Amino acid sequence: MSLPHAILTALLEKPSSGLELTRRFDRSIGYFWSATHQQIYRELGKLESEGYIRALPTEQPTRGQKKSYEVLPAGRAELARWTAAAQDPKPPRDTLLLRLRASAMVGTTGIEADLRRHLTLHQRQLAEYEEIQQRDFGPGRDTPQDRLQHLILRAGIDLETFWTRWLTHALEEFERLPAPEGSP
Amino acid sequence: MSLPHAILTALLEKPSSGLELTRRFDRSIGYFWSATHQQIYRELGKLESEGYIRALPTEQPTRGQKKSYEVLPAGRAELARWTAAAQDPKPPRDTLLLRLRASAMVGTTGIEADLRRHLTLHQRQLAEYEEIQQRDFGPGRDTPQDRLQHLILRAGIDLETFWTRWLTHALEEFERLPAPEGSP
DNA sequence: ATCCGTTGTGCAACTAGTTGCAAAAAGAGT
DNA sequence: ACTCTTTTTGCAACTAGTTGCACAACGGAT
Repeated sequence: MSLPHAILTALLEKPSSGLELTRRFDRSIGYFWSATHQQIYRELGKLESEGYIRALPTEQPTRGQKKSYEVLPAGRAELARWTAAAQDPKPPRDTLLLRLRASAMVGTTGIEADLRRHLTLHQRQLAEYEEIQQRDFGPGRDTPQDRLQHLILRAGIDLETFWTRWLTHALEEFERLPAPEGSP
Repeated sequence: MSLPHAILTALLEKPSSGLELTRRFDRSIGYFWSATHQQIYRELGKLESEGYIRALPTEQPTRGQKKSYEVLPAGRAELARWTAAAQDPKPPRDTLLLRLRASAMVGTTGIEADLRRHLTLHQRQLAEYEEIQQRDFGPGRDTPQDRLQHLILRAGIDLETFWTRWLTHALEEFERLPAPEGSP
């Protein structure tokens, strides 16, 4: 129930076409809400038919032709409503932890390499976030909007920091572990 | 693609009926992979028909009758395969961060209360984890299995710690923010 | 002119998870 | 014996996300 609201947010930040949205979902917004272009187009159609957004008047309504959308007042209202409404955090779904638990039953053979891979992925993501922080949040940027954005970015940074630390610790633990139960 | 493997893991830890599994998914396993009883029954049927598990011989194969399952060798093998296979971490989907970003566009009215609510929820979860740590991971428990389980628990603890810290920080930030843009 | 890769839009089918409801058995109370 | 509740199992319909592919326009290269 969040994709439409993610799109409304993105369109409020800047009216865009489907493809532009897709690109932005690969960067900033996608860092905590990813979506494919098919999802986005489908949802744009739905949002338009519900009167939350409208296509910018650019004539050509044919296929393969760029079409930009902007948010209508009804869309902004719906977004405000949704933002303010209470929502329970949904239980995390983490495959890696699940696999680790499985490996306690069937042996740790093979999983260590993937832990290492995840570690570098998280380190890379962390570096990317820190670069953004350096670039976009120097001193001076201090409007309420900037502070909110920075707050969000810091969540990303802290999360990735947690993962890199935890994975490092996990790998150290593995060193100390006896040979995998699968191959004694 | 992970629910069947979560179930296999749970059944390896201890053969169980659908309802028992459901209860365990509400506690330990559900901390990082939740599932409803309907999902579980459906998946049990599938796993049985694929030859990964079998019902323990308890006669009565009728409805409303308790039926326990155990993992067959093929199931264990499949679980081992899946555990060792590389998997990309999937991009996080976090509604709260999304709402915060939306609130930078439509105003922060209303969201603060929910941040506070989330904070207490995370604090509660953290307390629960720490209790488990105290209870189940005192000194002495030091088999490879124990260490893996503890590692997983620590991920939970650190994650909840991150959220409580970040939410606390966010709420402090809100104090310093001017009156919500939605109501000036 | 026409072929060809790129940009941009979109449909359809599939997979996974959620919600709502119901039916069979077992035990408890009267 | 009989209803009534609880336990346990399950079906069916819905929602959200994923995968695979197709089709139109545009801009350059031959």
